Amino acid sequence: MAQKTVKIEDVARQAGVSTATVSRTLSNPNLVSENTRDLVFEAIRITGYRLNRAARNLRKQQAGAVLILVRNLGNEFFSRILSGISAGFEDTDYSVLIADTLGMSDVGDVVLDYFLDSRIDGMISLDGGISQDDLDRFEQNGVADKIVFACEWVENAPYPSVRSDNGKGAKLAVQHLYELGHRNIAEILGPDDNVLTHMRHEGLVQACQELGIERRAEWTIPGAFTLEAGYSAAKQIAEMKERPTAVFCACDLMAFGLISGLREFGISVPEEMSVVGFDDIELAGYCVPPLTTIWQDRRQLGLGAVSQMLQRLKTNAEKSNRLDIDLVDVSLVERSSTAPPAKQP
Amino acid sequence: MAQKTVKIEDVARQAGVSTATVSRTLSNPNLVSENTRDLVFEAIRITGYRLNRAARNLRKQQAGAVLILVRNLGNEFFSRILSGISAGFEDTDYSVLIADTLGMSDVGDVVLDYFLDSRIDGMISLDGGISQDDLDRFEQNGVADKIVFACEWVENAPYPSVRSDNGKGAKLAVQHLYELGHRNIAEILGPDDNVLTHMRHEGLVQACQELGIERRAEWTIPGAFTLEAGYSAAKQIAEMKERPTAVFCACDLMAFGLISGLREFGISVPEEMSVVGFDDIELAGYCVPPLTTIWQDRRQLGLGAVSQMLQRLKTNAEKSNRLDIDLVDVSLVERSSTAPPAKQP
DNA sequence: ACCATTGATGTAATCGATTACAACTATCCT
DNA sequence: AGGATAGTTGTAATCGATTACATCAATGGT
Repeated sequence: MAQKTVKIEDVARQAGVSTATVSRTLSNPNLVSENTRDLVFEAIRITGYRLNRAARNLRKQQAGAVLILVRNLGNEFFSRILSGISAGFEDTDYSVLIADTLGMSDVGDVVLDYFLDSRIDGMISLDGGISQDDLDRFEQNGVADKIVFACEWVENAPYPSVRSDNGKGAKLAVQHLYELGHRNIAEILGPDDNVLTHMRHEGLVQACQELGIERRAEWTIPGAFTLEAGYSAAKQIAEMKERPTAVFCACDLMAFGLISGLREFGISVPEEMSVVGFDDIELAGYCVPPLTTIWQDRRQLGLGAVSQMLQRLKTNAEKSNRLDIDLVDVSLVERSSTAPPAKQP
Repeated sequence: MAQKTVKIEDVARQAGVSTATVSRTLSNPNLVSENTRDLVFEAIRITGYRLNRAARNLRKQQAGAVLILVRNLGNEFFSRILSGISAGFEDTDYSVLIADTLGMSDVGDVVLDYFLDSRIDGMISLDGGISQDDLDRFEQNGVADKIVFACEWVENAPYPSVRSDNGKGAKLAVQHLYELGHRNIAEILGPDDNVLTHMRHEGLVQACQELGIERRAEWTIPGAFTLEAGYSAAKQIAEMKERPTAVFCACDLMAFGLISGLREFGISVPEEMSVVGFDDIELAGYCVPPLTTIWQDRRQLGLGAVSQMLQRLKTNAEKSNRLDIDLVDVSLVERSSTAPPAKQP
């Protein structure tokens, strides 16, 4: 109750030094002689002093926090990336703020508010759906070089990012199916304004070309990163006159939805249809049947983004001109949702 | 570049009033005459003024942020609660900070640091595994009445919380199985130091008593809130001399793991074994077979916690003595993982 | 012996908003 | 008219830490 806040001045008095010395001891210890340092630390112990972050931030003209922008916090895919980000900031002086863009009327406004109110020093966006207009505003307000993208990014926009090798992932999937003997491969796309959709699609197209696999227009099925999309794709596939023997899904959720739908139409996986996912979320190994998929190192995506962010926060604008693109490797995880195609009847 | 920060003083000069008036216009508009107010707003527009949060926070002795404590950010179950929390703080002046307790050497230290460094005004914990020792320290440091629990909580500790009606959930599950004809019901527990485990177990015990269902010791299987736990429980069940005909799992993940494991041992769900989960995560409806489970309103858990928090941040310590326990309703979702038991051979 | 340099420390201005207190005007009541 | 009251605004102290600048002592070089 009567517990008055201990300030740096009280510590100074206790230690018999000036406030400047106390401050230096805390933020730049090697400017202070060892003797004095001990004195100060002892005084801190005695008084129970705690640094007031707001005061420091005001004086240093910084916020001490970084905003993480997520498209849909309810989507489990992001949680592990967040976990990596959280871990990355663990031993720094930055706090992790979080905001969900889903349902925001104007993302640019909100983000600029954070920056201009000096609530954040930087932003890591997991959402690649930032409009060019918003990016321009970031540029105008001088906050553009404190922005890093992770997992997703904005195409043709000069921002650093950490991303999985999505093209390689799609290729690995196609190669795997090819090696099993599949030549009729369908693809369920992600949402069409999404950069991951494009990269994975291109990877598939390229792999098909290299392996001489013929593609059919009707086997490129539009989708979204949702269970429902996969489920409704199942219906389309079931109704096709000529069905593919395998399907590459742009994410695991769609693969789950697809398998669930196929089952309702009496198409068994993998006997009649092989399915490959993308992401390797935790459940992939425990579904029925366990899903063959592409593993992404989500934690590393988070950690990498933090490391880029910290670098950018340290150096001044001039030096951070380089656009680092940090490519995180992916790999194929073979489980039981893929098998050789059934013999032609 | 040369873009010097506009302060409240500049706005005052532009509007021809004092800084006090500008400040009042912003934080307490009805103290200012309409005429002056317009003048100030116009001046703000012209100068492009932005409030500096750090300065305000320092002066007002507050932090403007709330910490969300999560046990494992990588666990998708929490993501939707987080989403609710994020939405709840949307139109307030508080930022949402986030921290993961997994791997923290001393949770109490970290949380106290946040509080005492004046980085946060309050904390919402989704982690019920806070030690009594840590709680005591919170009490001693006068931050205890700025803490709210959501989803999980600490038993017998006087903290407000928002929780699902876990007991009712377990009862609904047992009732459902009973109505299908099951009398031999096993249970896979959550981790044994978890309050949700206790509540759900008690609910089951009570329901069994009420319905006259006999319980056997070996049918109470220890577990954890993980896929693996469910998977390994499958093995135990498969090896039993007398198997139950139905299993109640303390969470959906375990149910998935269990089903996946049972399949490997050639036990089909729901024909030979009915399975009920708890949580109703998104995937529950799309797995094979779709999972019968207990629906929790996770978003409401988040929103409720925010509303309690805001209340506590507003009122002074005296008035917030009441311990609100906010009980969120649950319901049974019937899908295809449950069916009448097979006839005795 | 003298000047330059390095290291350690103190003094005091500063970051930008809030608010207690004072002052001043207009209105209302008796 | 005189006093009380409410409404509006300004002055200046304040929140707590950082740091430019000044000071002083000690060391080293010639």
